[in-house]
Amino acid sequence: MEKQQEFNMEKVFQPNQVESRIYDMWEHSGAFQPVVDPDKKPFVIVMPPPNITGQLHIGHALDEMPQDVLIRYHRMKGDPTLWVPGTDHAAIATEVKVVDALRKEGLTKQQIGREAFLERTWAWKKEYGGRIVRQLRKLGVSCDWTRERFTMDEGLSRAVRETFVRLYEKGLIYRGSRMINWCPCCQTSLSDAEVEYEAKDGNFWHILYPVKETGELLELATTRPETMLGDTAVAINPEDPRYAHLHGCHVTLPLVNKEIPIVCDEHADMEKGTGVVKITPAHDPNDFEVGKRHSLPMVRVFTYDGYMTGAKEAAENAELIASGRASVDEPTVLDCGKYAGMTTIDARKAIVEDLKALGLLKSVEPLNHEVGTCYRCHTTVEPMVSKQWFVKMKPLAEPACQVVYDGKLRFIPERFEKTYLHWMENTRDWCISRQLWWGHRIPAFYCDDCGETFVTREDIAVCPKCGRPVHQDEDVLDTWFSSALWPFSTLGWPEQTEDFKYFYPNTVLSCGYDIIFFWLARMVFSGIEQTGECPFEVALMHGLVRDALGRKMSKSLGNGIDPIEVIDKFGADALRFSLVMGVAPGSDIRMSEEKIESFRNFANKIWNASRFVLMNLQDFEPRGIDVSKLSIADKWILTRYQDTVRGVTENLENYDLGLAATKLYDFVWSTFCDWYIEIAKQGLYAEEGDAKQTTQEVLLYVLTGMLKLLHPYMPFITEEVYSYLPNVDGMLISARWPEPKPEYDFPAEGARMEGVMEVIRAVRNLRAEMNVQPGRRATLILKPHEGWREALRGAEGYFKRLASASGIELLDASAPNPEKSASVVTETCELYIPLGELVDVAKELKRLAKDLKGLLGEIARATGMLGNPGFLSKAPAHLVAAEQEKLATNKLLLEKLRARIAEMESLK
RNA sequence: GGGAGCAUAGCUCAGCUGGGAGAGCAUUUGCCUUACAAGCAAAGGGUCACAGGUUCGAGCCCUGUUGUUCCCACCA
Repeated sequence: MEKQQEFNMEKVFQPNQVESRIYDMWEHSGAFQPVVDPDKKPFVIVMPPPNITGQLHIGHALDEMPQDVLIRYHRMKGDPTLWVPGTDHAAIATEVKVVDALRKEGLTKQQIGREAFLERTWAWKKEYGGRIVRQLRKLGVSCDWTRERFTMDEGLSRAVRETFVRLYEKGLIYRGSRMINWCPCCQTSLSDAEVEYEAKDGNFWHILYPVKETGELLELATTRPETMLGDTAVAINPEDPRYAHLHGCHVTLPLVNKEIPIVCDEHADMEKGTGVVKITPAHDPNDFEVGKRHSLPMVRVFTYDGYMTGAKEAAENAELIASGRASVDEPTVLDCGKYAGMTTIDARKAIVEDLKALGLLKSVEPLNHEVGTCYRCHTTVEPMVSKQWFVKMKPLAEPACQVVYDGKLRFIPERFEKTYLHWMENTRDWCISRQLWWGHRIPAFYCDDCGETFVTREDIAVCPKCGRPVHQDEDVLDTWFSSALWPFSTLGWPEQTEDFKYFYPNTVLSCGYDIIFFWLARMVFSGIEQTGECPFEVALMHGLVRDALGRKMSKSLGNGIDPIEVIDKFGADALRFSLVMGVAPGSDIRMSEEKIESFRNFANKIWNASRFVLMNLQDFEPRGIDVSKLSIADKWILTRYQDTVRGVTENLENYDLGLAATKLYDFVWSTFCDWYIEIAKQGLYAEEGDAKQTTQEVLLYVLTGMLKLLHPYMPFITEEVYSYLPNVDGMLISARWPEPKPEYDFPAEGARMEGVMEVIRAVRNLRAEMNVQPGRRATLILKPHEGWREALRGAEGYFKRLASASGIELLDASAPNPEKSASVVTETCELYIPLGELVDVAKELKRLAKDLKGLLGEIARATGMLGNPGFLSKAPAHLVAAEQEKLATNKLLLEKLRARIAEMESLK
């Protein structure tokens, strides 16, 4: 048996000595590449691409786990299985980092120019982009690295361009001046999804605007007084009786001294404040709509970097308008005079002071309200009217909802379907242009001369219409525009590649619920629009990792768990298991080192159980299990194992990964290690040959299967142990998933063994209560209930080994009871342990009284149920029968227990 | 303002189609028993948030209440 490597198996499993070796072996053997079989339906997942800026954090680990478990399971099942990895260029996140690096050298991106900046960013990508994929390997992810992609690869860029052009040609992408979210810090527009709302303390300033016609002072309230310079109207509700006399009147805008109209609009809510609202179409999304309805002029008073506009900006704007290059839907720019050049924050203070001086500030009311902030830098976003590119959402959203209505896309857990649909049904047009350099440049070209716009698959240098030079749009696309294509762009689309044809649509998409809008939703509508098919069948959602106190992990709190550190300390398998066991789909999980440590212990348990089995296979020649030779315990463990295979397989098919893991943990530790291994020693150390051989067969069979079931969760340790097993012929453990059909199923013997185990537990319990040292062996005297004599007789060895018994003695029911015994009535027998002077009659009586109470409770419960006509007539027959049987046995046990109590009483 | 999740042992959480309340950690007790002290054996500990309802039967289904977390939304 040269296969069995000598027991260099240490007493303690040392993951860091095997993990990288095993990973390299997997990767180089091509084990992660799918075996294409046109007759089989493939199982496909594309990995959510981590940002190239990123370092592996615990959130990534959680993200990969469900995917790797499913991928490994399906690979073992024999499905052609593909897991596509890759990274995301992360336009804004990366650009910010490179700009930061430049700043440290005293440079700005404008100084070095676009080309040099991109060169630097590519270099940066080369340096750091590899880091995260190396770190991913430490987790044991079994993705196909030969198919690794990057969102700015040539192929993927082509997919982006093709998509853009197609959408443009269909009128689903347009350019226009719209209200957008502007981050004054990142200096770019943001999509609605990129705005995070945070509660901030502010004020509600009540301001008075004089009415020109009547001379009265109209009170209105605002949270943003600095925008008032850009007011072009004041709105009242047409139904509001308080202001009916003001219809058609005007107010004089304080500070600016400009006359602006009072308009009637539904937007003015009679219930809110004074029912009067100032209208700043260029700086408020609502007011923008009101402005459109009433054809109000738009006046911009902020610069794009957060200052009040002045003469310079106003002049530039005037020139633009004069030259005819500004479109009609763009705002004019105001010279804010004394406020020009102030930051918007300073301007607010100054304006409030000036209003106060004029007696036009009625009151100030503190107010806590939700303010939009940039999801990257958390700067308050400024609503601005700006010329940007948009994706028209309505026509795309409709079919993306339909696939969910039709059940073609299923969310797990189901509740996220609502989250998704609510967003998809209400989403507004998607602003996709970003004022950045790093990313896919918008393929739009403008003629310098005739002003025509061309959106093309290939770059152009001259205007196809007038032949004059053109210039390309300066902006790049939202990074999520390219990730939206990930399920098919990674497979070669728009080319009809073999990969695309075979592996698309994908099977499962797994990601955190926090990116449903950013990513998942956009993949769905993009996939449907570009390929005609929903890009995946199942959306498996997971939650966020929190610390032991339930807080988000963050650098500033210092409560993060570094997965690399944890892997070095406890092993990747322990980390992996801690991220899935007992975790319900979609729920957040709390993570702590203690938790991971406990799974390190589990890994070690697996290791030692394997070591035990292997130690006892030294002179073993596998011949296969001979059913006729199996002991009751063998049949029991085989049955329990078979249940586990069935259960785990079913759970995995239903995406209940946490439940499957719990089952495995329980089976390995409580069932296999705590019971069967102990029992197996009986057979292994037996002189007689058959028992030993049979036990070896069973141990090997169950261990092998168990390792396979564990493999998707704990790939390293299982692969390592597997390599030591006899008869594996150098195969990888992933070669085959255990068949869930009942290969060995002995329910009757299994139940008998459970009965024996109950007696063993009772003995241990009694001895522990009486503080009997393990070394002190005692004879067990058993009075079997009907039908249990044989089973108990055959279990003598188990009692010896597991219950510190020196032997057992079986009595007839009529025989007198042994004196001075601790005793208990179990479901299989009456048990007596004659321990002479150790037996304390009073204590015994107390314990028996407790048993009696429990038994009486049980009987009362069953009697109640069976006395209920409703239960008898409506409950399933097998449940009624079971209750009847239980009641009968319990009544019998009651009789015996009472007799025993009487006997003890007499000894007092 | 709308929506969702959660509320089960001291702590963190499972509990899958309704049928006698579970695990890990922590605590207590006894054990270095020839796979494992990162271990073994045992014990204590729960009105399953509250109130109704449906049902023969509810931790689970329905309604409401309270507390808590999160998401969405243009509350000027």
